[in-house]
Amino acid sequence: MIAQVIIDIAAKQTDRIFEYHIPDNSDVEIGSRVFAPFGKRKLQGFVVGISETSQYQGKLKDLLEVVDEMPPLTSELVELSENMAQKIFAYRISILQAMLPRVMRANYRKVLTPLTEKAKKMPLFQGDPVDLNKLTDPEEIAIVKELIKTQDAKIEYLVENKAKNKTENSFSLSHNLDTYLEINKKVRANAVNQKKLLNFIVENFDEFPILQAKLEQEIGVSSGVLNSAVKKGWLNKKAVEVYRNPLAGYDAPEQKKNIILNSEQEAAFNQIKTSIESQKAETYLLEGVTGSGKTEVYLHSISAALKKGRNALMLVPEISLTPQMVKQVKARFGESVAVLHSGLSEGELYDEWCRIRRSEVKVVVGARSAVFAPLKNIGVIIIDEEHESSYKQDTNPRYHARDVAIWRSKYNHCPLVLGSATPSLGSRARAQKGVYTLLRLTKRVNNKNLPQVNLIDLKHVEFAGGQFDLSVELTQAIKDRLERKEQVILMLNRRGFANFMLCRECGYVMKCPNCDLSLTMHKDTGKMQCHYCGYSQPIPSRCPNCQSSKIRFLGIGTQKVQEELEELLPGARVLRMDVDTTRRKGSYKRILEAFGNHEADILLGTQMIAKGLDFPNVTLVGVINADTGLWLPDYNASERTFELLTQVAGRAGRAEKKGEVIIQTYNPEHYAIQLAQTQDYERFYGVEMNVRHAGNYPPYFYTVLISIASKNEQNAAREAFRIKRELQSKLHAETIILGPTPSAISRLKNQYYYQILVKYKKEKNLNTLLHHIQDSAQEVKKYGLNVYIDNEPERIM
DNA sequence: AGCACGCCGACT
DNA sequence: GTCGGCGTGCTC
Repeated sequence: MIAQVIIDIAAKQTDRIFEYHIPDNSDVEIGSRVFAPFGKRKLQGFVVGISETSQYQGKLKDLLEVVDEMPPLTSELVELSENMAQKIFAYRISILQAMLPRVMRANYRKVLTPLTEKAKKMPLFQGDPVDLNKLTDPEEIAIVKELIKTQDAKIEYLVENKAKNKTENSFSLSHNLDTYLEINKKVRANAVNQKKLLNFIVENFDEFPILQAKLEQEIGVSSGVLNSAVKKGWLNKKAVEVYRNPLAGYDAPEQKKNIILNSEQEAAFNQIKTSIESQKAETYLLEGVTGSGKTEVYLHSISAALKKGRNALMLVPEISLTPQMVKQVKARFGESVAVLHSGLSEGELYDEWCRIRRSEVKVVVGARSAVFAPLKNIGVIIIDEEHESSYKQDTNPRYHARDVAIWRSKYNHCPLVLGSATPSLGSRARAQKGVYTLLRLTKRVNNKNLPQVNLIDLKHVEFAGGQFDLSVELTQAIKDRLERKEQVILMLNRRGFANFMLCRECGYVMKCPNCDLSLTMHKDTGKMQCHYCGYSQPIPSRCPNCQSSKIRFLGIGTQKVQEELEELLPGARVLRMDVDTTRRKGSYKRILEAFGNHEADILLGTQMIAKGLDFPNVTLVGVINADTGLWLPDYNASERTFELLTQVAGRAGRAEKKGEVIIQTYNPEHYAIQLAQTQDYERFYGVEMNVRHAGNYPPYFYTVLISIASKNEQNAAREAFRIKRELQSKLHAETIILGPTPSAISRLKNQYYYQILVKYKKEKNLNTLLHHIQDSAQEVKKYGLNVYIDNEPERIM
């Protein structure tokens, strides 16, 4: 039999099938991860097909090894990868890699092994083979060359599997109870630990086998005692596989009873249920105001799928995979839930993934990449907060989880539920056209009113304190809550202290040497930092350009607001939550728990606090500056701003107490901000659709963004114009080609970026043409040019 | 990707 | 003569 293999090299020339002979004794299936000889190397690959015959003229090589017990890819995923490769301008191998946990990427090594006694004794080896990729000393390289020439050593190519199941020692008993009683009598009285062990064995005879850690803890003995017991023949030691448990820190969830749905929820759920039961691949758009109980509809849908003997896949944005959210799902579905997100270590992620692959779970909850979970027999797929741009991966492979989910819903004959309070314009438009089925939840559960939202015009307002950041009104509102022992959430979508340094003498602005961005001042670390590439340098006390001491730090960030709050409201306890304070594992959870326990009065954060948080004691939400994203040169800047404000407003007054929202802005007349005030999604949709129509933007047009990057600006520009000419000559006249223009941030990590935006309604040949451009991109790569193609980009800056 | 092969100029 | 630079083509 012959295996069709995709080899682990992401390149144009290898982006195809290579065939191998399957050795008789090996168990190769579609989806198997294999090691195979490739040239003189050994590489990892994935089996995407099996056939009887081959067209290949030469002699087929044998596969070397099947890596995993069970093929990591289901046949569904293999098929999906083929389909995606045609659509998103990524190599098949890159897509296959993206589907699996990172630890399944192979390690490659090239080592020199000594062959003769003479070579083995050389100091170079020290008993072990030498890693040639780590060898830098020219003298040693010369020795190595000589050894190969004289055949005293040879080069070996190794491929290694990093994915390891964690094992723990487990101890079982080798005798019956009476024997242990007998042994116990004979043991000397001063052998205290052995006595302890034997007593434990006698008393807990039926509990065995027991894991080492538990045994040591229960008896209070060290591993030495256990090992000598093994030597004496009292115990048997065996390594057993255990799962790394990412939820070890969570409290045991109480099983919650099913909550009764209100009539709107019931109506929505019934439609979804019908599709689940009749196994229909229908896409629903569940549009529900914040607090309307979308989550409850999701949970009912998952239950309905499980009742039918099927499984459920639920995607949530990374940011809302908070302990709160995970707990809720775990409380309902207990041990049959697997959770996948970036907060897990590689090992934990791999173990959760294994549980899914082995069909040990029924429900998968996870962020974007969980859309590739190897879950079989899916009965419903749910995407919460479907408008979130994080569902689109902005590096290769540039897939959108929603598109993948639609494909999987068709494959599994199950419904897909897209839920949001502020659906993406594209999805809402598709619902309008009947491509999706629109389900609306207009009432908040318990018939609670939406919080009161007030706009504050920063152009005509009195500021509290000496800075122009916090208005008197907002400050007073915060004071009121503090007096009433209620809590406040404040959002400022910008971290750091001040976002640029300006010299008042010469006008110098401190910029990143690698990027076209100003450096942000971080007071706590005493550094000027680039938020893109991570470059940092100490805060200057004089202008680096003219040595003047008249330097100013302008613009606000979360750090500065924190300082101001502490000054204006002495005694107020402020927790800051942004990338800087949540970098360490578990700190996210710790901050939220502290705030939940009312260890702080104010939670101040960037947009990461806008989503999913549910604190009943929060009665005031303040937006320090609503304009940070409004004027970005992106066609969806208004949509983003509306979404963000609506979401953050939803954090106020979630329980009995009435909520209030205060939004500070310099653009109170802007429709995105005005409609966020009334939280009127439907009207925003209407207005924004007109804007998009007038500007020929999605969802009226499809878009493709081509970015060209190079260290040399002229080379990037030249290639960009060449691509534009190629596009122009082959596309319809109605198709709009914008650019090339330098990207909004024209230089990042020392690369200059130029971009071309193609807007089209119908282009039959575009796909072929873009593939051609992608192929020629491979050729210009050696001149330091990188070309990226992004289908339906979320950001075009 | 990374290796071999082949062609060319430079140097013991 | 032979060493090492780079361009080209191939890997089942």
